[in-house]
Amino acid sequence: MNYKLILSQHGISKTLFRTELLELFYKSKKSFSVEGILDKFSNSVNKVTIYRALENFESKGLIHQVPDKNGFKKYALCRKDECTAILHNHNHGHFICFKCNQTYCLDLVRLPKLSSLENFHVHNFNLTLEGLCKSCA
Amino acid sequence: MNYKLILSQHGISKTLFRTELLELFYKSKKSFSVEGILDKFSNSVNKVTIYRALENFESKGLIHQVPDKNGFKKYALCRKDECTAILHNHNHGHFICFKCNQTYCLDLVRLPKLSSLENFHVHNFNLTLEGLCKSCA
DNA sequence: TTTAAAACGCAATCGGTTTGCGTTTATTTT
DNA sequence: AAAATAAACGCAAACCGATTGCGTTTTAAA
Repeated sequence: MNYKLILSQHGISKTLFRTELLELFYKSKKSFSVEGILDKFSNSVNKVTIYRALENFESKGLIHQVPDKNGFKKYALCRKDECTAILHNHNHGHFICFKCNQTYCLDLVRLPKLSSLENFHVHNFNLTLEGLCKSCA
Repeated sequence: MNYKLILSQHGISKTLFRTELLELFYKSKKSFSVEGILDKFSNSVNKVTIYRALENFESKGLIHQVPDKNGFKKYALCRKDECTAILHNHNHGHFICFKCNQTYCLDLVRLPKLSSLENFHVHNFNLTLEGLCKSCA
């Protein structure tokens, strides 16, 4: 996987950190908080740099924010063609593990029928499941 | 509706503020943030008092936290018998209006079938719909 | 190679929330 | 009803994740 190419294609400068950060997202296939990224980089990067990189990646359609039990900002890789710099369109749910606190992206889901929906014009939805993931069960 | 009785039944002191706060939740049927409550009481109450009252109401099973677009703490009344002091069990979704930012509680929903769920043991879920509510559409 | 733009680190700040503590109000006990 | 205990309150300060300002370094464009 050519991470520098991906960065270029999204108009992001190919710095060492941002290249390795993108690689981290691709290889681990997990979601990360700022603190988690800081750990992965052994505190060799400034927190602010991480915040700004994440913010930038998100605005360019590379990553998207995922829910977190503790209210932290957390991000995961966007799926191919699900998002662009113009529009994030995540019609998939998320699963948060009680034990390891990891947030997983789920496959696409169909909007469930809700009996009380006649009063609302629904544009999009977020579905978060909670429980135990395979490795924690 | 006897609000003082409800407070008593839940082991909460019947102070003027807490009585009126409970009344606010019952009568408005909306969700409130600390800031929203502060507004309703024309800043006559200390913020900390609100935080502590909400925390207390929640721990006694009277209200539950609802999602908010801006990450603020926000609460809505619990449904009859859906919650107790021991366990909050909200198997209903929420709707957040783009325009007025109000969070509405929806009727119960059935968990949608997800194809990727064989790797997860799902205990509970949160569903948040977004769009325009009737009065904003 | 020069010039402009983006990314970085450090320090300071912001803002919602939480904590400590002494005072007031409510509840329980005598 | 009075005294004793417990809960709620207000103020100030602290907390902590996130943001902003600014001068420096790195990357991209001319």
